[in-house]
Amino acid sequence: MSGFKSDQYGTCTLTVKHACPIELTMHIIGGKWKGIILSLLSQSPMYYNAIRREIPGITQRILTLQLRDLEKDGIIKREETNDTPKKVLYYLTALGEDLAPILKSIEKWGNAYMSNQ
Amino acid sequence: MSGFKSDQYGTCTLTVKHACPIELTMHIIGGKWKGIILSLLSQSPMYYNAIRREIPGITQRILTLQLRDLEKDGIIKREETNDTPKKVLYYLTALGEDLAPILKSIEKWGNAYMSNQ
DNA sequence: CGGTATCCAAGTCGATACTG
DNA sequence: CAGTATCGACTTGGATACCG
Repeated sequence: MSGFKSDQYGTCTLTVKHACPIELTMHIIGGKWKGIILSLLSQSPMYYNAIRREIPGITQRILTLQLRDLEKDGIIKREETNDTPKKVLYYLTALGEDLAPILKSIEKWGNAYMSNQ
Repeated sequence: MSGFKSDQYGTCTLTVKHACPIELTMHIIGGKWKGIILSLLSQSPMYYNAIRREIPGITQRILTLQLRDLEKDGIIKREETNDTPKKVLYYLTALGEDLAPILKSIEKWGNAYMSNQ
């Protein structure tokens, strides 16, 4: 359905054909850690290591990959400081902000689901 | 993070550890076609073949797999008729109904995203 | 501090053919 | 009509080590 070429560093949405808007959105926020990353950033901008500390279990490689994906898809912005060593701040774009309430409701449903078991 | 056993027919949520409610929800609705399936069923109950007709490009095997997953996770119900040949009706559970507005907003965001490109 | 490079395992989907 | 069975391919995530 999506006969696309992806590279080593995740899939660039622009090269992926998504006839369906639901499929498109799910592809953008559907990475294993993207939901948590976005819900963290929806509270405030964060530096790389701060995000990492908040997500125990994620490796550097994977965190970087997911951040790159989100950046490519226009959901977050990346900003380096001039310090040495440099720090990198991540924060939501306007597009990303629009996702926040959706993530919230997803989280709420998940919580309800869990207490239902 | 989720050290689980999955079988040939998809993953049973009950055996998967999801510390995070977002991750849990994404895992339940994150299959490639689950969003579309759920948004179809949110309009009305449908027979297997009707669903299949509405989703060109999905194979029987994959449709069945995704339906099984959704059933296992308590999102949809499966009901056979007594006809010959039998027909199978699928419809949302209460839990599934609660997902409908979320899917709607996901679809809306996806549409806004697409016109933004 | 914030990454890359390699290599590997698991998950997920698809094509195709066949069945009660 | 509504599935199963087999097999193969691609995608995604993870372990580990190293770098400017």
